[in-house]
Amino acid sequence: MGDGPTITTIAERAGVSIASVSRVLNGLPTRQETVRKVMAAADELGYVRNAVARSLKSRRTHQIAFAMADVGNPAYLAMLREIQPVLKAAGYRLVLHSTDAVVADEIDVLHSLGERYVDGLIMSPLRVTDTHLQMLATARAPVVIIGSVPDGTRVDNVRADSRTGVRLAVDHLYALGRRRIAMVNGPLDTVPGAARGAAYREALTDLGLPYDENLVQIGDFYREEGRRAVAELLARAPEVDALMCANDLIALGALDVLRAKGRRVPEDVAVVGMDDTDLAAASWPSLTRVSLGSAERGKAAAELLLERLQGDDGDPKRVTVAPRLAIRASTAGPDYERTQRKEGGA
Amino acid sequence: MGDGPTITTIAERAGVSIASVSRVLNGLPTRQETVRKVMAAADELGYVRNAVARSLKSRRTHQIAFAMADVGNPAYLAMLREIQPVLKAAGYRLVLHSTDAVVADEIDVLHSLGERYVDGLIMSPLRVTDTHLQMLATARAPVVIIGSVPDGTRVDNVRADSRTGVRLAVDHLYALGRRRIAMVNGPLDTVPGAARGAAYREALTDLGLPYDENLVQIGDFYREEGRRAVAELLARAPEVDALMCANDLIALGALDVLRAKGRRVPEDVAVVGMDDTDLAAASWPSLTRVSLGSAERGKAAAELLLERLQGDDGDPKRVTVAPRLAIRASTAGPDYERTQRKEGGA
DNA sequence: GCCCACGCCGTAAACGTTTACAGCAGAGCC
DNA sequence: GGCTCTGCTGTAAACGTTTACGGCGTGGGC
Repeated sequence: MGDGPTITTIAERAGVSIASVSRVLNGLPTRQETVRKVMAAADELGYVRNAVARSLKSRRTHQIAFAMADVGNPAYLAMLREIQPVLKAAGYRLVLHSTDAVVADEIDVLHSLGERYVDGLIMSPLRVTDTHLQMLATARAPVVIIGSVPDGTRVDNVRADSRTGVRLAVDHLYALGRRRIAMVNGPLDTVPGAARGAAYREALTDLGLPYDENLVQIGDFYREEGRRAVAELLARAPEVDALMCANDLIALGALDVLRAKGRRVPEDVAVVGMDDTDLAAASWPSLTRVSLGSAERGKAAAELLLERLQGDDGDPKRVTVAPRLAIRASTAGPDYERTQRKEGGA
Repeated sequence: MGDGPTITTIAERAGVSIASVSRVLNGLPTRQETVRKVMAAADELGYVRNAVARSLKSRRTHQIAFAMADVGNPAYLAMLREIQPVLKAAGYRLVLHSTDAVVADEIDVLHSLGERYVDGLIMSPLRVTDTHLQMLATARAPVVIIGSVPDGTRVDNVRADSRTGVRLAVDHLYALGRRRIAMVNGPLDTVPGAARGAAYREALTDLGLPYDENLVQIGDFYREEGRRAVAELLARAPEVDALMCANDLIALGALDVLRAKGRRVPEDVAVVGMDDTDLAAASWPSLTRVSLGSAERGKAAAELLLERLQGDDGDPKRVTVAPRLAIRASTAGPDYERTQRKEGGA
């Protein structure tokens, strides 16, 4: 592999100083003849600039880190998919961190900003602890958080609005004539679990429907857990005519159970999911669900960070992304698809 | 944000030389008293080692690049998911490149190895051109290719075996008593398309079944295209009793069309997919499919690369990952699930 | 013909580490 | 007490760039 040519090698071969070589390579004003010689030497030697040395001197790495809990999670993937091209277009490389949902790992990532191997960080933490806040306050590079942070935290952040999301879904079910709308939620001690639970209750109240504890079932955000939860719920409250599921996987579990019990979807029970899984479109019946705009959040976060890197040092910004309801067969029935396609809907 | 403490700051505060600081930080033998002073100073200042300067001197970045065509593609995602923890455990960071299926971008990535911002590269190219081969031969860092390369190419590579994969699927369908087994393929000028088409023909021949051109339909590797292709196929050859689909998305499209036409799956038509999408398990009926071991390939690639980085400079290695058939409802019927779960199968 | 201005270029310092080498103090030996 | 040996430590160079600064040569104005 050899030991690659450096600016010095080129200088010798071209018979000029390393300063001239550097100037030529950076397009600074130089005599035509010198440019020619340097370029020729560089070409012949197959020179490529050493990014590390350049970073050391210029204090810019042209790298940005994205830290998320789990590469496998479709919501993060949707973010990644949007972040990548934005950064690439701006000339930045993407360094990926998977924290495996371990808080200590997230703290590690924040700490490692001090190593200065990246110019900035986009992070989507599970939950925000005091240590997070402390480290954010003293971070050695700009950070954008995807998720909610306590009011007053001095950090740019991009958040979803699951409250409005739940509201959209419940209103939709109500409009379809459903009145026994149950909620299948994840753990209440998680940020999304708590928010979605509260929003559900609020939405019912605003619609003038009673809040019935029997219609609320807590499980976890996985398909198998969803099955268990929905089975219990149906045993306890067989009269439900709609399920508001706190995420897509729970909703898939719900479909499994309903099918096994011979309940038709949506005729007997309508089902709504939530999140940004592409599983929702693959299932049968395809799943109506509230998208929380992971893709948009990723994009917004990347753009916020780029602004900071271009020198913006104003007050922290907050962006909230609106949720969207995608109506599919699990509430609208199998015919929805034909209409959708006629209308050119996505 | 301040301008972070350096080894010099620490040296001053601790009243020692920078060499001593460096030695302490690297755990080289040092007098106890000095260690104490340096550690104290480092703690008080909140010192973190500058990774860039360290890399410049040590010629190691502790970063590895992974280049793939598209972040959204589940097969690459499966690789990524396995690569990440392997690298992390070995103390490497992951730099992600998405080449958008553009050959020039892949070449760019290979070229940029010269910048020395990573210690090695894992790449999963669409197709391997002469330029690829040329650049690989002169690459300035170890590279592992996920995919096939021409015999004799001096590069480590990890490949799938879609030929055997198709064989597994066709044999399975045959064993179920199916004799009119059709193939829905992607474009024949892609590497996978060609290989899978040939393998299908070969498998039929070996089973003593005739190869009937009417039973082969070419589309593209997308769901919508799959729908179109299967609709055409069914119109032309209504008697088919099994569909071998060249990927999962095509298979999902097939399910859509069969359902719309009132053909039962698997009673009337059995369907097999191929690839590593997690959509296959979400669909209804859940999809029997051949996994090409993307996850295993990713893991193997990461491990090969790590070996190289530990100084192995032996001959290029080739790893072939065996495909696996996952039998689900689209061939085994809705009861498969109960048995699966009883058996504790994945 | 002299001087000044200007355009290019080379020298050298700096970025923050690691590490070869030399120096120095103390211990042990005679 | 002088010598050597050992164990730490400091000085300085190096990694490959970028860039401030000063010098030199040329051209133009008087």
